[in-house]
Amino acid sequence: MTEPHWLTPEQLAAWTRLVAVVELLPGALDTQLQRDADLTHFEYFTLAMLSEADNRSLRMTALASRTNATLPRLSHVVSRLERRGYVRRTPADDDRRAIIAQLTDDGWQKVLATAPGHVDTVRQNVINALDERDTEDLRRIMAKVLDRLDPEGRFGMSTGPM
Amino acid sequence: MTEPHWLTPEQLAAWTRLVAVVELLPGALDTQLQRDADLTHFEYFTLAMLSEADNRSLRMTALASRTNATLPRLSHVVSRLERRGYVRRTPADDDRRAIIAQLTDDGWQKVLATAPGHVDTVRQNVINALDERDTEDLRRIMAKVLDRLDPEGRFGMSTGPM
DNA sequence: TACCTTTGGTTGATGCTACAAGTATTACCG
DNA sequence: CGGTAATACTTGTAGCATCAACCAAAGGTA
Repeated sequence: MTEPHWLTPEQLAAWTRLVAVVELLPGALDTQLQRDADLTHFEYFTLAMLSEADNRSLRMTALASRTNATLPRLSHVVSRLERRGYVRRTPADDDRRAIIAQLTDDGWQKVLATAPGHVDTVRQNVINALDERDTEDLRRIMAKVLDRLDPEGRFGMSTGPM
Repeated sequence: MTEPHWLTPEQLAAWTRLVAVVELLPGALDTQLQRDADLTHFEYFTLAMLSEADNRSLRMTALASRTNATLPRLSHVVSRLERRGYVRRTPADDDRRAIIAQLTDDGWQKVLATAPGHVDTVRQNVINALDERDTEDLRRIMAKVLDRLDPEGRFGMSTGPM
């Protein structure tokens, strides 16, 4: 036995399965979105977060928080989305360091066109596998884990639609 | 917005939290392993799977299965690990197409040295946040999701015991 | 035998992410 | 005020993952 059983068998079983999901899920999401919309899941998620925000716009920092991303990563992604015409950057009025990212009409249309297929994939790969109790349990457990991964709550978690 | 298959608030809450975990967990694991052992989590996991196998060796295909990886990805990673002296490649006797990856003594020592700190991180970020019931629920739910992500069980953990 | 398909694995190009600087603006503090 | 620190964001680079293309061996078929 290599990894000395500092975890109980039950803990180990839960952990290995979680690791497998963490490894496989991103690929499943990216494959569908790449094929159907030429978007990575992170790009789609970024557009989706903007689409739900007031005025379909957010400061980069706030957007980074909602997408669980670092600012450098977001900056690159927004650059790509801007180049494709889905997002517009404008300086903020109140703070001249800040930049506001806003969804363009094209970006809004892109979200509308992409969401149904994406939701289908989510259902297919995750949601439909779970009954009501599973869903509640999953929410409870992921909330607890998130509290460890992000104790300060720097990364916000939207409760609105995807 | 026509959404024939949208998600209930409870499903949505579970999903967004799962997505956040999937986004944040790899970084947490990679950061610790990179800092303490100069390994990515996937590299460590690959070494760990080898260390548990008979004779500390596995065919590339079997190793890919246990690490939830594609063969191209694994091939690149094993090349790096081989270059660093942790793994050795040898042709298989029974099938001349096949390659057997075996953990070297250095690789074994690397796993021994790295495991404790890694398990600490796993506990800190996930396991310690969960009580017994959570752990059981997590295992059950991840098994169900894996069954969707990998219906054929090509990757190791889809069903069955550890 | 010859042929076609499948399996096992590697390799190279492309693209995204993480990390480390760097710039510019604002906040803090004596 | 003046100076330092902290915040907001961008950019360049290095490294890993993905995908397509490729080769070689094995299995099937006639």
